[in-house]
Amino acid sequence: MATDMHKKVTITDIAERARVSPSTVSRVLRGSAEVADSKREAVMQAVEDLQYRPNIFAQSLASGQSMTIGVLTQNFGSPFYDGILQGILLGLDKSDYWPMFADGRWQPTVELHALHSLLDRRVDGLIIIGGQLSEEDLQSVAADTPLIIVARSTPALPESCIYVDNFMGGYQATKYLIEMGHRDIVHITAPTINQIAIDDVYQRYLGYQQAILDAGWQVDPRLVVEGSLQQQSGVLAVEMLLARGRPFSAIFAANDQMAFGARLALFRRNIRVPQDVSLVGFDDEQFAPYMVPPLTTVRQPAVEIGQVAASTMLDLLDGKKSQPRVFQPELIVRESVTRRS
Amino acid sequence: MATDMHKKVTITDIAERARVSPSTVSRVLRGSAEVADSKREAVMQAVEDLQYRPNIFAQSLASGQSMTIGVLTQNFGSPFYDGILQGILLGLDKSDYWPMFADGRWQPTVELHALHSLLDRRVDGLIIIGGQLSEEDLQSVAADTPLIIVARSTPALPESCIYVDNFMGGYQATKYLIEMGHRDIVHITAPTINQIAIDDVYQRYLGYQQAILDAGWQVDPRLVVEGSLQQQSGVLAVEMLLARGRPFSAIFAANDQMAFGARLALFRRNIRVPQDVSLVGFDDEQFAPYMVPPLTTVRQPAVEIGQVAASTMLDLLDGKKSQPRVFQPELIVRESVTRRS
DNA sequence: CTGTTAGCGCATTCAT
DNA sequence: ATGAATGCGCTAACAG
Repeated sequence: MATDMHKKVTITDIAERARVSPSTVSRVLRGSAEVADSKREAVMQAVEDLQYRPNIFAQSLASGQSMTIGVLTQNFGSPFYDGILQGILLGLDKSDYWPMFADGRWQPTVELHALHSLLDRRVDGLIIIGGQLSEEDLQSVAADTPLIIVARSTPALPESCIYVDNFMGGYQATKYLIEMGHRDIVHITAPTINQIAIDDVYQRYLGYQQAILDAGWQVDPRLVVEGSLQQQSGVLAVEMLLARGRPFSAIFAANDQMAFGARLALFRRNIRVPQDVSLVGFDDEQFAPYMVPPLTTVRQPAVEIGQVAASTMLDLLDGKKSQPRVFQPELIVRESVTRRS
Repeated sequence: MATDMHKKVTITDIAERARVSPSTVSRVLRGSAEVADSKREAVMQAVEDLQYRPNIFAQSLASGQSMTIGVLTQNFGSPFYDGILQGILLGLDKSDYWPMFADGRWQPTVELHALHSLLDRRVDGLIIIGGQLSEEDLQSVAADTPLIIVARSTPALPESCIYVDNFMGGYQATKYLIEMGHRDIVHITAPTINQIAIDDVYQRYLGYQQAILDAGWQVDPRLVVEGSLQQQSGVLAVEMLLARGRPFSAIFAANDQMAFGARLALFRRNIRVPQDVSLVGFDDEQFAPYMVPPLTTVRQPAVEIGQVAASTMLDLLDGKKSQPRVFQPELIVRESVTRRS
């Protein structure tokens, strides 16, 4: 039969059926000690016969482990974050651990609440993706729960971090545009939320800035606009730029979503991409290769990052020391950029 | 202090500090019985002082409830399913329940395994999104766990279903194209996976068919192609159509992703949208409004569906009887369709 | 209203 | 190697 009844078959039941003590049953089930082959088999048989399923709560209560890993994300539904979640799911797949998701929604209050819920559920480990928790909070959490911080570099806990070198990504994207002959390069960045800039995005901005400085130019503040990371803000950003009147031949958006918005705004104005304006995004979202024309962007290996986060967590729980891990982003060249004529 | 230590403060500790018995503490904490105001306050105070956090496992073990709801999805990362998950998250937000996600990945084996994991974790209720579990399996699950089935109509358990009328969606999309003067309308549908057609998608096809029949025409098999629901398959579908040589003036893809693929293929062939070929998708994904030109599509209220699923589940757990719920999809008209000249 | 007494199902000593 | 005993932290049924 495919699905069983999950009746209240307990370890005692199989103990009786297998004519051994409950402790022995526990031992063979969890392999915590040697057991005579005959008894072992008898137990296995009983387990099979009675379709026994251990009660996780009893296990957890007795052992102190929940076999569960808390995952705190910030934006359920965002392609990049979801990619990481997927990776975590994959990375945990073969293990005995189970992920427990929570969404901070980029709101400090919500995030803190979610964190506490996770902690209340006694997760054995915690993977925090992005977010705005203070370093003190993170440290105090790390003090008694294995912690891994993804997509955010945290100076106070360097060895717990797994992230992408966003500075380099921004630098590469901008440098590529420069090499393609562009000089008046717009950057659409993200605003400061609650006084705190989203670090990732800020790093991309710094990369942009550095590339321009390295070319021997100055950053023109009129070419930098702020969006909200949402598509719509890309539309507005372009409107604003156009209104500003400062000419430009290329746009580097801090994420693909805003690049898509920008694309639409340009379309509405009958400004051709890439003939009139070249466009570069960041993230290499699923849709990026299908934009018309396909979007040049910077890939962050989200799924892989998630997998690494998961396996690093498993190592941690296994007693191994964790290593910081920085991923290098990769420029994906597609047709949305052309050499400036 | 923002984050607490989660030390082993037990109910006994606060009992002592508040000079009452553990049972009384339990009573005030869970409001299961009247308690003298003085004692209640003393308890609250102690809870506050000691930063007490109940141990969920002990609670669950003793009460038999896990305060957790299992959510079985099929494709973490797919926009529609993720929208539902978001809705569930929202719907559960204010409650004391917590969602526990699992991904069946459209693979029967994986799905069954995920189901069991969820059941093993003693979820109090189960929300199954899509999937291919047999009706028997579903029934046997429903026998001892409150169950809600989303995005899939299941004859055997009508009252547990929440889904979208995909037939109507397909019908509307096709009818709209017909009204716009199109006659040679392509449909990109999805293949039969593991011998089982994805019901949703099949319903859309039936809607397409019906609309054509209602117009007094016949369905031309040369105008129907199969994709895999992925973007890339939309590209291939268009290539195939073009190779086939049968003229057409519009394409209705069973989901937006394939529509995006189709769009790209047309772009590569220098076939203009909508001047040469009109295009309609299904799902109204995040990017649909940002396609160039913006995609006409059919909206399924994913987030709302998720919310309804969650609150229906809460009602169920509350003893209320559940009602089946069918959502009507909505045609979203954008610029990817034009009247046929 | 409140304290006492039993478990919930399992892991883990401790003896043997 | 294995059984008996104890406790994880909390809820609930039982007396008062």
